[in-house]
Amino acid sequence: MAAETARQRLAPLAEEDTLSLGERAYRRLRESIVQGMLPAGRKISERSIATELGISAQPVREALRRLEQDGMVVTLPRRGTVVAEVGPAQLGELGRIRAALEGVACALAAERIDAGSLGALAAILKRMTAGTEAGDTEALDEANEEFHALIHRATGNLFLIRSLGSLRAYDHLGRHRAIGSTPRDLPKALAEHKGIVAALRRHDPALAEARMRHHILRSLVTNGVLPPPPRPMRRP
Amino acid sequence: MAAETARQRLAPLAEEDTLSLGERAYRRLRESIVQGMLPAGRKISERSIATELGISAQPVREALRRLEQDGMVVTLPRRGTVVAEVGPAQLGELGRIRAALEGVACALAAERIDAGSLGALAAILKRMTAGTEAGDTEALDEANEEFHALIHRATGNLFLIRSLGSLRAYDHLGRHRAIGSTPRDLPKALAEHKGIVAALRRHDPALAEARMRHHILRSLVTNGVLPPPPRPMRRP
DNA sequence: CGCTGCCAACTGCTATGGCAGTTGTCCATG
DNA sequence: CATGGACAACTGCCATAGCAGTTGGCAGCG
Repeated sequence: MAAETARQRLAPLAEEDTLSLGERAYRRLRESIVQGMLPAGRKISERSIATELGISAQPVREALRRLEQDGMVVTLPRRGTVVAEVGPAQLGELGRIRAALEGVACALAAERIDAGSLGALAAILKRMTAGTEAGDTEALDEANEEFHALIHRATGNLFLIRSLGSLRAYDHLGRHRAIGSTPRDLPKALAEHKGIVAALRRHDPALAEARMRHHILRSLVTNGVLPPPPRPMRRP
Repeated sequence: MAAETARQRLAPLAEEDTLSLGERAYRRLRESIVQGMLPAGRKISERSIATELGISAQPVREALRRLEQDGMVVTLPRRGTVVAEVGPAQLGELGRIRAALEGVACALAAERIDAGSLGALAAILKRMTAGTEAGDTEALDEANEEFHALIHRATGNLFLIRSLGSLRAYDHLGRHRAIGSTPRDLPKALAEHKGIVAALRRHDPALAEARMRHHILRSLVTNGVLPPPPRPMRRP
């Protein structure tokens, strides 16, 4: 198993020994695609990735199948597998899809969220407030990630959790595409997050859904993934 | 180019033969679960299914992985894979998720649908009208399937097509769960379908989305998957 | 030069075998 | 009888090997 020339373009998958090789290959490849190391159109064969990761071909094949179901790669039978082309237009579509799904997730969460999760959300809000005042975008990103992941988990719906997981990966891809810094509106995002938590605390599904969806769409507009107002976010 | 058209001209090859074993295993297992042959909690091991289908274990394993991502099975590492429990509550959740996704799909379709697809939709509407007058629920189901599948394809978004495909499988599962006949409201459904096509023809995304989402939610309510009014379909 | 046909080097796909962890059973022990 | 511990029969997981299409290039013919 040893003695392969160690020209690894993808970082070695040494950590997390408890996860299966297929799972690790899946995350590794997804991360590599999201961060641009594997640009669109790049051919990725099971064998080359396998030798590069130091594992067999089956786990890689499994990972590629899952990535295909996520839409991140396309494979032509007996011809090859390539990283899918995800242009700005499709990124916008996926954003709108994600907005709708985050909306229903928030509605479901509003119906069954418990005090513990509400407390955790409050704690995240405090961190967000501090991060917004300090302008610490890195901490804000982390808090934002936890914020949405917590709401997803609060639904208890595996389909939602999985789908939104891959959709958020596309969101990361969009940010990595944008050279330089991604434009944001920190105070507005903070206010929206607070409004969402308020709706969740009142267990108001309709309100929670509307606010969450508006929040996602607004953020997509401010960082240029979606065109500004022609999309009906607010009545003119 | 010339070779390609020539090949297409003489290719009545059965689709069944070109599909990979993994794909066939996936569809067959999914069908078996949806139709109740594999009830919730049933243990399904790679090897037993493999010998039963007369194939190897890898394609089965692939199929199980995809089913797991669809949420139809859960697998505990090194312990076994069982058919997932999908109770009425989760069926309702999945229905609401599907309503939201069908909504955005319809909005996207409204923006880019061409005359050909609109014509096909009109043809389906005629069949639906005839089927409604005759009370032919079987023909209506088939037309309904084509109706929604056509709209999904019109979006050109693979993520939507795939997700809605598995979600519609859950819809079928719900119908098979209901012993006897599923309650329906044929005239209302027909009117809604006509309204959706009208919105698509006017290329009005917002209207198309609202009508589609309302249509799905209403149908879920009439056949008992969702509780009647507490969900905000209309003000009380 | 241009075209055809073949051949080697790919590719995805499947079968086989075996590893390591889990579970259920049965016998020995207290 | 009750309890505990090995053992066999599972399970999912992975590596190896080979099959069958696909592709690109290169020789050989026109």
